[in-house]
Amino acid sequence: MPQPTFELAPQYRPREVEAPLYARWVESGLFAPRADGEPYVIVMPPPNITAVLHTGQGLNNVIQDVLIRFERMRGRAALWLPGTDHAGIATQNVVERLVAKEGTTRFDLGREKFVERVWAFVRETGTTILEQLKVIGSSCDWSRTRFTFDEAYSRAVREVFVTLWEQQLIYRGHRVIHWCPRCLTALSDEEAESKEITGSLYYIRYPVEGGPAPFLTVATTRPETLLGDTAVAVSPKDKRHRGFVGKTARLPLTNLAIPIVADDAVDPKFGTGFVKVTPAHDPNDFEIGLRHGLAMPLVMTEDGRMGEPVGQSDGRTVGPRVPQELQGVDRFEARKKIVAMLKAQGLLEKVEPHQHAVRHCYRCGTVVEPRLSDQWFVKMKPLAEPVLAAYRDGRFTIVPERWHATFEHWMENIRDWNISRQLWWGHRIPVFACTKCQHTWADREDPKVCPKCGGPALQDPDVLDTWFSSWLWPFATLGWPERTADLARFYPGHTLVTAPEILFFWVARMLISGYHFMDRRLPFTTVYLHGTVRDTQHRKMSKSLGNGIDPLDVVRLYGADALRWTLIAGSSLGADVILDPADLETAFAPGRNFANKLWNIGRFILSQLPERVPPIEALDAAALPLADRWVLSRLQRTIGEATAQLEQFRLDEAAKVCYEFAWKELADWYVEAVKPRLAARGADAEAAQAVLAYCFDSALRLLHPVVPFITEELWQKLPGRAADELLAAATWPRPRAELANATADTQFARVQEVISAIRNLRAEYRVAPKARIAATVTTRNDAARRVLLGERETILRLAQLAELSLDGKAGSGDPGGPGGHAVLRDGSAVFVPLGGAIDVQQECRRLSSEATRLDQQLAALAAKLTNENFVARAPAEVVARERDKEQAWRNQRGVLAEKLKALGCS
RNA sequence: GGGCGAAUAGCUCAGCGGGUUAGAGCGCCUGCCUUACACGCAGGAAGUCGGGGGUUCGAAUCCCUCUUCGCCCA
Repeated sequence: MPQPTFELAPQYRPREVEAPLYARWVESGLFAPRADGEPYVIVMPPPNITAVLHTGQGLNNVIQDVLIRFERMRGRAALWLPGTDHAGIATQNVVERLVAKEGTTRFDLGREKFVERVWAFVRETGTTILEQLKVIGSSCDWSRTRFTFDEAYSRAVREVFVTLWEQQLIYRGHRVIHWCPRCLTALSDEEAESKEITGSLYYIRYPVEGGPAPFLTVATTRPETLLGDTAVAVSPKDKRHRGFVGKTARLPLTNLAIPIVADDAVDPKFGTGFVKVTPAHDPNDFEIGLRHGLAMPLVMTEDGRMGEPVGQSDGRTVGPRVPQELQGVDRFEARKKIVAMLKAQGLLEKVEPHQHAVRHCYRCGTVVEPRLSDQWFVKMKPLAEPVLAAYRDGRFTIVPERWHATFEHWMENIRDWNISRQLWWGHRIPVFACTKCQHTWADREDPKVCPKCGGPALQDPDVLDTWFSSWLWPFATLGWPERTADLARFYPGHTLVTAPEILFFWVARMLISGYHFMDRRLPFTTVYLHGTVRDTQHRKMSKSLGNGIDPLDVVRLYGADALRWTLIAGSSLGADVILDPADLETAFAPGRNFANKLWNIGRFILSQLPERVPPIEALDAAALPLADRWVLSRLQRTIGEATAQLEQFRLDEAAKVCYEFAWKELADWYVEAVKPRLAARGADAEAAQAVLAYCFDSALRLLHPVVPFITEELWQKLPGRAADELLAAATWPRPRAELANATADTQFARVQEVISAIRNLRAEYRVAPKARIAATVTTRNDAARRVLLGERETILRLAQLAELSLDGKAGSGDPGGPGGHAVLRDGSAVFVPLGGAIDVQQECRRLSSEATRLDQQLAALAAKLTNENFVARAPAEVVARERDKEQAWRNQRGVLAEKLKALGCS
């Protein structure tokens, strides 16, 4: 037979195959849902329009791609809908920085010009991240790509706003909200992230008129806000301070008179029990202010400097609140100054280190300033309640389950949603006010005049929270409010894959809007929350820390499949992925190594296959050699396992069982066992070819969702492939019950055990790798001996033997002479004569330690089996199993004893 | 302060509806360029399953508690 020729490179070169394959997939149209079949829908969490791909998004998208490719191969009409988010604050920030480089500001440009500028930027760079998703293999239906600021999408946003307005679920709220002094906008509760900070607790004396003491002492973390104090409060239950209530305190620095009130909101255990009340700069104080009819003066400008906003008049403010020397001073600078001033006046009692949570802007990290203002809110409770009920009814599930409590807690305690943002980039709030009659209304169209009096209509200057558009994603992307064919076919969808950080921001709200606007139909049945990608110090990867991994670097170095494999196989459901940004080679070795292994398995198998390979059905399975029956059986098990694991979102487990089959079972055992048969040609070789072709084809199918490129590339080369056939569109393997074969499994396991035992002895005694030696296997079990006889050639080859005797005599049958010994699980004995190479002492030590180990295990087992409680209470099958085990171990121990005796070990 | 989670081989993690001789990948050690693959092959070492207590015939797995570390909410 001629030597097989290898046309493929010995190493897989992903860069040569990935882009052309991706282009072929796109051209074939297979990423669009097929016309028939049950739909399966995933909507992609839309990345920010300005984003570039990071590893977290890589993980997010690879998970989605595995699921969508799996269901596509299973015949579902699979739709993975991609798109981007206009990301109000983030995008505005990016363009503002751009404009700043040109030496100008958005205020210089004016609103219209600035928004134009953002659009230009978006048009220029807006597809960057989507292009990057293609590089990692994402099989999205690009023809359905959406953007939250598209014209059609914007109509949906407006429709939702106006509908909620009509349903009286949107209202104008005058209250203390989170304000970012850098972004100059209000934020929702979710956008103001709290972080633990070690700050200071300042104890400040306020003079008291006619009270039980000349001073009272308040404790505060934000001394600068005292300029806005309009009261001091104590708990009505606080006996210590009862005499102060109703008296008047004097505000330090400005000497303004403020009342001392009693209020239940005060925690008598905090600080001194006296609390300064700043209604315009603290949400709790605001509530106190309402209850006591207090004035609510702002003492900071929008950009976080001390000062009274122009035009502020609540009619109750007396005197200047911000002293001249503090006007225009930054709030943190002012804090220092005020503390110094208090100290100078002897009004600072003490300063203590204090741990507390401080809210920060989720976009720029600036400390958020609580600030009284007018904003638009959505009434959330009535919207959330039915969704919570649906969740409790099991109408959708969250995996992993541990998020259950977090989700329920948020839904139960849901608060109204501040949806107005003082930005320019976003959906303009469609609320109009008549400057003549003050009538205020929401409108689906841009009105020319007031519908009531015909006066001029003025639109609210603010825009909507970005999340107010993305919460409509599952149906607005399908054309809602139009009744499109897509909407009818692809809503509701199935799986939502995202990170837990946006469970509230986005996921909960999508469920709410879906339920409310889509006839109580929830947008998906499963929420899959995956982990976070972290560095070796378990810090989240981030641009600012510089500990990120650019997924495109990984693709360039090791290929998209190496990236995908490492991410998928390396993290179980919902678990974090730890990768070392300083050592990409090691971090992505599992993926790279596996891809290369697959390549080489393919390289070998392809070199062995003729033009035409008979289909597996053409073979008489029962007549095949044991190795064939075994590998075919293992494949059926792998198909079943992989499918079941994917159905349960256990992508890592699915990947691993396929890995195990391809690498360990197919390559390490079957391919090695079958090489002589292939070389010999004839009917035996043809059967082996058919088995190889079928097993490899199936393995490629099973692995395709995780490593799509290399599997496609190899699959294309299999014999009998039609020119337009694509693995990405091929069918998912089904287990063939007739090929599952438990007998073959146990029989071949016995062959493997013999080979491993001999290899072990060879290594133990440093037998030269090329030396062909002899071995004797002695077994009492006739059936076992017949199996070994049948696989004699395999054993000879894989254990590098010159001869193998299969001794049928009872007992250990020590053939005599120096050699290495091993005892198998069933008590079969292996002997390798090694002549002078053997050191009897060493052999005695080896076998004795083996005997000791067995003795210990037997002792533990005996204790168990003589325990009446165990025998009486444990299930019969467990007891039976333990008895079988004891029998086998005794057997092994007996053979071992004979060997020790024969060797003359003491 | 409240809630959730994690702690298993040097590293990263599986296993945790109780019964296995506790597994994998990477790393490490030994030997091999065996004509598919050294990104490989063969063999090997390595774990008192965070500490303590309990339930049980039996606990890495269930319960309590402590310690350390994350995350979320006040």
